[in-house]
Amino acid sequence: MRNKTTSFDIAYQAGVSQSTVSRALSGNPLVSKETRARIQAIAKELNYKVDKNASNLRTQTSNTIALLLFEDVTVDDSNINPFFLSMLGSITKACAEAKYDLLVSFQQMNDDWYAEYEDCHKADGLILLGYGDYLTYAQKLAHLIDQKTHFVLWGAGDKSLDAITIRCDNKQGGFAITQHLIEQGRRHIAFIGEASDATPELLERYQGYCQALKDNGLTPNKKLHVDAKITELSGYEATKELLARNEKVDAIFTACDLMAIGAMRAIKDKQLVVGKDIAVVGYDDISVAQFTNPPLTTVRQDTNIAGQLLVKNLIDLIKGNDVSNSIIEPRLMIRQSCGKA
Amino acid sequence: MRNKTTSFDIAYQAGVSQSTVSRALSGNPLVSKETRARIQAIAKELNYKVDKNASNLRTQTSNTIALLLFEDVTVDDSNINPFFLSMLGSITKACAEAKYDLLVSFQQMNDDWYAEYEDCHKADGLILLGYGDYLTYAQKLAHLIDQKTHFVLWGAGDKSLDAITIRCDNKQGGFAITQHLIEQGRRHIAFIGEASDATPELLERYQGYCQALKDNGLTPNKKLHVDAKITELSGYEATKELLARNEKVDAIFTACDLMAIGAMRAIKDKQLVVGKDIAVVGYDDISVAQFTNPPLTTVRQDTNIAGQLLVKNLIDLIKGNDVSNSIIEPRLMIRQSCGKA
DNA sequence: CTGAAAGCGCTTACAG
DNA sequence: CTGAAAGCGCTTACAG
Repeated sequence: MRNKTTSFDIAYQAGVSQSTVSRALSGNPLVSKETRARIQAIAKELNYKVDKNASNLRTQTSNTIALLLFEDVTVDDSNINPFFLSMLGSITKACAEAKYDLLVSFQQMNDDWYAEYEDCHKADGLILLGYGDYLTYAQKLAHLIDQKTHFVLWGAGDKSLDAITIRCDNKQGGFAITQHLIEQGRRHIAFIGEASDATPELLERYQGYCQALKDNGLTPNKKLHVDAKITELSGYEATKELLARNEKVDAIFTACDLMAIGAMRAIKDKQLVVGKDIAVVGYDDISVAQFTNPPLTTVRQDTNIAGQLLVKNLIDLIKGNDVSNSIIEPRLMIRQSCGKA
Repeated sequence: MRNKTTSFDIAYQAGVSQSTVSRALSGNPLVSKETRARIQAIAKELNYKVDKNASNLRTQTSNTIALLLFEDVTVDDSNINPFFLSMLGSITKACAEAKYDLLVSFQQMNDDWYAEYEDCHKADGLILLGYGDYLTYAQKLAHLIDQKTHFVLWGAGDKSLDAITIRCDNKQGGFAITQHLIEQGRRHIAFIGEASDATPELLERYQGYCQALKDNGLTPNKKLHVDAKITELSGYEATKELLARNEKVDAIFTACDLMAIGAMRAIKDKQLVVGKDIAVVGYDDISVAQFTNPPLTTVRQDTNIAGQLLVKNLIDLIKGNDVSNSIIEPRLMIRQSCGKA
């Protein structure tokens, strides 16, 4: 539609060659000061911007990072986990600071996802957030590695996988919050959430939980463990099932905050008091956690730091710098849902 | 690094010309069935993807939408308003469904923002979310229009501006929630939030508030109006100031939920009971609202619908279809903070 | 310090 | 139905 301004137009007006315009605008030091100034002035006046498709095609880069967000397909059509949304915000900021564009995409677990981006030359690298079944996921990752795609991973990640991971020390987090419950005098602590190889992050939290129990002379009780998906509703249903088992329960560690909110609702439905009859603790520290009733004791995974690290490490990877995995310290956020005043 | 597969490689293997490969893969109906099938098989085997930089350069399109998110620069470095985050989630989904890529960007209010995207041929159109001072913003918009940039706007937008806007009926929302407070027996209803031409959305909510008061024989009282920024902290401070004025206050309508959370905190600090001594209502229905203590009565702006409309209208605009403004119905979410049990 | 020219990988008239 | 060729708008060796 509109007549596009190109570097040739600028060159014509400035009375120089198009090559010189390109050099002047890209900051090539060979160009003389006056020439550069003149060209910049004209470019500004004509509202000229370098065509990224052309320059990217030429240089075979994109200055773009793609964020691939996987939500478990079993999850309903509702909202994205606020934890990821918060991460998304932090990643957006970090990309802006690093002068990279951010392409955001939701993915289902189809066969093609790993190829969609870098191979399209739309992104120089990938940030991967979330996954359905980790076992399936790991295979896709292996494929990405085969293709020498640049990517970094949040959360999961395994020793056998040669991929850069930024993760929370989930075992430590699970240990610390369970230890805290025990110190509050709780002895019959349930765990809600899937703890299997398909969900390594939750599994690690579970392992931390078991460790804390054992260190305190307590034995993990299978009957106090109920699987659940990463949703409020699933946490609610799992807790209902738990409470129907007629086992003694005085605390529940839910593997994430979303489930914890559901757990609290299930407890209230039973006319029990959260924090008194049953302590509830979660994981993530989503923004809602401080406003639940009672406010939720949980483990914070700092999304600001995580986002910055994901972006920084990915850019280092793209640039060929040395990069290593990063571990984020979990941080206990003691509020009232665990019985502490 | 890796040897990139191009359409010439496919052509060579298939024993056809590169043109035919391009046609086959782009769905051009001229290509014969067998040829197409053969080419597709080879492309899949070689994991070939069309280079978007090249095809976009050639066709002068991008199949990409850019989301520009403006946060008021006066806002601290904290988190993005969850309302926008939720919108971002919904827009991401809608773009994925429409097969558009989404480029996300945070913007400060610098001179160049309007030119950054479409002119770079990285995006076919823009979605604009948030703004600092609307008056400054409107000038930039005028410039965008001059440049015939395709864009849609959330929230604000004025009759004089020839831009497609998707917005909530803020006046109606402000009216309805104020009316509700009055029906609950509240008579001394304060308004917290800036209500000026610089913040048209909030101004409309304020106008709805005034209208409801007048319709019920009440007079808006200047002393019950305190300006505030769109943050929890600012809502907290504005409410402290309000309560220090020693005017009778039995309800507060804060112009957004973030402020409402701050307002509730300020009320509690004064040893007053939210929902009893002072009713509090907000606007937006961010996900936190249902978990505050007490749960916050507010006006929902449906971000799912909003995101879908923004994307749909923008795509129509890009395609040259007729597009008109959309108005989203505000929806009262009655919870306990307004005194209703 | 500057210019002429090649080429990044596609799409699409044009010719057959 | 298919191929040869031009060209999208840049960047960057190469030559001066």
